[in-house]
Amino acid sequence: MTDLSIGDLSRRVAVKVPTIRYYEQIGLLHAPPRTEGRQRRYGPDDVSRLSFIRHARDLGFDVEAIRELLSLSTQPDESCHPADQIVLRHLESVERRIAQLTLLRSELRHMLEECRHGPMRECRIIQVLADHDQCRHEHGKVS
Amino acid sequence: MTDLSIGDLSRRVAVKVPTIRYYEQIGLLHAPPRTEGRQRRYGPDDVSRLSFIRHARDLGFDVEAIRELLSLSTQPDESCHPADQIVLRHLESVERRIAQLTLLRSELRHMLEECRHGPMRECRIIQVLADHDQCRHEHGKVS
DNA sequence: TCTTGAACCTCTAGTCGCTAGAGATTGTAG
DNA sequence: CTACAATCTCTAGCGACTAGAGGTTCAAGA
Repeated sequence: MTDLSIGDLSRRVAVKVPTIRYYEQIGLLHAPPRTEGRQRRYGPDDVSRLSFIRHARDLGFDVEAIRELLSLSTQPDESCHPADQIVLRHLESVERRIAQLTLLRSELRHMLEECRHGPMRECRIIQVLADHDQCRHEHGKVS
Repeated sequence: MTDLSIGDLSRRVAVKVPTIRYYEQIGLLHAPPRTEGRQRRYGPDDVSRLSFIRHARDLGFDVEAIRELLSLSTQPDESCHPADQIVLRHLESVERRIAQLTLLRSELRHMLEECRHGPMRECRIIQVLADHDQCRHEHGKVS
């Protein structure tokens, strides 16, 4: 009744089956007990833990951060400052990313505005790429 | 005089040496002539082509898009509409990304505001992760 | 001309967070 | 009991590089 197959867990938490196995492999999820035929069977704690992981992934935390958050969450008497710090660090990286992308967006919009829709040889888009000095400003790597 | 080693090219265009070799391997750059000792020697056209690639990468275009842009740029009499479309497509994906990240940022800010900086057991950060229904709204994958 | 050592060469593997597929086994409904 | 869906393990692939091993070549100074 309480025991779920990996497919049940997958549907309940909306995490794909191979992803669940992957999380086990990298140690985010504990290896669950198995049936006689070596199939995984999960209990309620696994559902909670996987939900936690999924929500954290949705919020863009990387696996290392999630590992720390999970481990912190098992120490209810400690200060939550370290968890705070992890979130703050992530927020800052999101903000940096937004700043980069905003710059990028304005560059791309500018390129499109400049485009006269004529033949390629007059195309500002190609020109800007070929000769970057035409460009208004520098920006960091986007990656 | 006009022939550059891979290191010279690297410094001139600010693209790392292994990256240049990688671009050759995936067919973004032509395989250049070699010295007797099998070292690569580049000419001015290679400098231009690699600059083009670098600028496009800085603008966040992926290799496939760059491949198309490079090939379009060699057809000066054709309409620049296809190039236009590539830029537009990219702009739209940047805009989607910004929208996602902006949502994310507000979630993370909210989490930090809610945090009372007490013990972990009262930490809203951990609670929100463990029980996502506390969360104000859904958002797409960030990846 | 010789020597040194920086720069070059190829090849493989690792990054991150999965995803896809092959080929074999197991669980379960009818 | 029989299908067949679901599960299993294992390996490889994605994108755009990056790192490192182990070997070779180039060019400047003595």
